[in-house]
Amino acid sequence: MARKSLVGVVADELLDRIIAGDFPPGSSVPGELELSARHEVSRMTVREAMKTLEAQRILSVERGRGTFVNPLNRWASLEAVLRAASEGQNEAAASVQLIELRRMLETGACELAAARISDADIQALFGHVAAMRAAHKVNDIAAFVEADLAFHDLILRASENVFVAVLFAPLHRVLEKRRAETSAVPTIQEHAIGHHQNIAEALESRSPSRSREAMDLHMQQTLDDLKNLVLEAP
Amino acid sequence: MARKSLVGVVADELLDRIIAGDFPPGSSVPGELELSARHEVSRMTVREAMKTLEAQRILSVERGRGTFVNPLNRWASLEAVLRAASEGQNEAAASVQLIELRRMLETGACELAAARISDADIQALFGHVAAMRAAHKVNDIAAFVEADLAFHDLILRASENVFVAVLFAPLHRVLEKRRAETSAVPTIQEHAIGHHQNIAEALESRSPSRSREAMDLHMQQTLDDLKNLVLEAP
DNA sequence: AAATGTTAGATGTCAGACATCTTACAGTTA
DNA sequence: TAACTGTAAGATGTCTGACATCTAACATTT
Repeated sequence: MARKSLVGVVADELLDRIIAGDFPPGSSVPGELELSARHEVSRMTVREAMKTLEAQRILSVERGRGTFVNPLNRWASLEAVLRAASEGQNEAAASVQLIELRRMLETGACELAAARISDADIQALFGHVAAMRAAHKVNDIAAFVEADLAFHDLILRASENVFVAVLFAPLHRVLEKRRAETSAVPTIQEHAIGHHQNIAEALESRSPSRSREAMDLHMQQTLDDLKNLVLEAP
Repeated sequence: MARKSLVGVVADELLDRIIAGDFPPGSSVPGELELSARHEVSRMTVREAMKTLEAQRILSVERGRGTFVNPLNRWASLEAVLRAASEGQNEAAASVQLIELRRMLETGACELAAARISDADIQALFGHVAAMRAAHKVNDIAAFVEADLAFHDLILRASENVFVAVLFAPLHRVLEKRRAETSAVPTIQEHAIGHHQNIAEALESRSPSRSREAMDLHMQQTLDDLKNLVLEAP
């Protein structure tokens, strides 16, 4: 476990207070001196924490006036927005919205990939599906998830769109944990194998619309799985 | 013009050197002391600059070892990735990829909005289209662009997906300038008016698939317009 | 009433010091 | 020889105190 530096702790605590509503958007946060006293750190440490929040467009620093909280829709950090959006009973809603976002990016990337993917990569896709089948047979969840992720990563890369990958990375981090949970259910594994097979075949046909449709069905099923798992939480 | 602080300047210069290839991904960046000497600023200033790059996942700082450049696909800043991807003769390719990304998000948001948009918002959409028509008649480009942007922003908000808006904000900043250029061509204005009318009508019918399709056609046209303008640059 | 000067409070930058972590290397020991 | 240990160099982490500069509000002067 990576021990967090003081700067990280201060930034986290400050973000927590912002999300809790202590400093609503448009208002100013306490001055650097006041914060350094409250968190019992030096002013430089507070400044570095502020810099990290400023780089994520959560705060706007105005020299001579103070430091202000930006409205949520200007925040550039998916993780921070997720934390804010998951407050209260909104966690389920936030999860659904994340999947919706993933659906947009993955179906779009799949459509692009259909016209650009190489023969070698298509063979690799079928290889990953085979790996998923094998893992399913021996009930090796870790191997199953690994092949699953590799499958999707390959399509992302095959889309040859750098920006899609950039936007997808934070999503990947956020959804990683839940993916392992859903993949633990054998029935869901079977569904996923079928969908992946269809996607690979669609890409092999080089049809953008068919590829997009195949990925869309897969995403739709993922969303249903999530809803079922979230709603029947023990 | 906002004067940049020294921290911003150092961060920019360092990012420039990274993009130029002075410090390839995986390699380490010079130590804080060396950088403070090179840029003729104090070590604290260098540290704050590094913190901003670290918050964007461009750098990884490891205590006792050094500071390292992350691979491009881990960068969390669309702007930074755009700068890196536009190096050399890649600017046109980067522009196309940005539109592809915008297409994914806007068509997805439009599809979601169809099931969630209010009657009042639909009326507002038709109002924006009317404003575009009026601006087109008197050749008021600024007013045209403003109504255009308001139209798309409204759909984004109507999708009720916070994360889409978050990812779209940086895209918006990047594409804003080019939008003004394309909107200056009368023929393109006429096309856009027709597409916006179709989108509003599709949303009014509350059909997700039809709404998505209407927005997709609009995005396709935008992409074509961009290609024509980029390729025939004077 | 308008222009000007003053001042308090905020962020920006600097200098120097010490703490702590990582790594490499030399030396010690079994 | 091989494994352990101590030491030192170099990196980042943090602290203290100081001064600079910008902003906004208030007081003063014209």
